[in-house]
Amino acid sequence: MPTVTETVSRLRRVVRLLNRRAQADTGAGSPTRSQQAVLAWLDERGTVTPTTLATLEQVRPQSMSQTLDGLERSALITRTAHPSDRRQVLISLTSSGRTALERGRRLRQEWLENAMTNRLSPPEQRVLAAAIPLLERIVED
Amino acid sequence: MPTVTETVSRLRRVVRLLNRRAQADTGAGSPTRSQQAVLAWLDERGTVTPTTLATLEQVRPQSMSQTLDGLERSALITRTAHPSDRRQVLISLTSSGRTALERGRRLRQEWLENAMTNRLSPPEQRVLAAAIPLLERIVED
DNA sequence: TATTGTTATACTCTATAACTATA
DNA sequence: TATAGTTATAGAGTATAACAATA
Repeated sequence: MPTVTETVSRLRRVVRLLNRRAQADTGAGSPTRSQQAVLAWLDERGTVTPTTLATLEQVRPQSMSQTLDGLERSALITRTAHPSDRRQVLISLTSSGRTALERGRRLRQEWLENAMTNRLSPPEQRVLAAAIPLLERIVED
Repeated sequence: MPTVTETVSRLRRVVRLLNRRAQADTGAGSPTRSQQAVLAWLDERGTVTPTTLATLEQVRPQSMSQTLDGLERSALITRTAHPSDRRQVLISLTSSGRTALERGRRLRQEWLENAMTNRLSPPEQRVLAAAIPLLERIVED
């Protein structure tokens, strides 16, 4: 059996490679990965504030501002003032945003879904699926 | 049981978060993650060329050049001419490079090793360890 | 011509610091 | 003062294009 140190070392490497591969799959013109993640949250939660999005994505509010700038420039979201507390800004998905979300989802997941189904047997797929909640627990705050 | 699409979606997210966390763990002054990876290859393989390192790390030779620039500036590697084929450059670890490698290895692995041992039970650790070769197969060329 | 490597440039992602507006 | 958000700036990581030197 591998040592924890060895497991961690290999995990770190494979995470780096997977992450890079995912990045490369950003089709030209379609939303970036960070943008895609925001679109997905908006789809799930409806209208939310930048601070909430920053918390959900585990990034600083300043970083989220920049992601939102890009999305606004592409007209995939709108920023509107909060009706009662004017410090707050409400972020909503536009209809182009929804279209882009669905298109992006399809494009981005393709290679990984293909790799999973073509390179892993069904029992292996189950092992991988079982490991995902464990990885999620590790990255929890 | 989760669908492949759902598994992939969660895997993509957790890879993104793990990767970011790993990045944040770069101690100031110590080698960056890409640099650390190169130092590890040099430790394992001895003297190699930039092209070989680029292949091992699955990056473009131009990207590797930049990583090597940083390592050379910090005096962690040396570039020497190949004795017979003068197109080639040989990269070697300096003694500071070896020291930095060992220090970095210790620092960088810490949080993930701690998270694995503190947040996962021994059987869960085994599930995660079993999933790693599967992830490696997915990122293979 | 092909191979090895580099320089120039640009983009994504994220961070910290400093600021404005509102509560 | 505290909170919500933004702008300015920087650094890591990677890419493509164009180039030089050598085979």
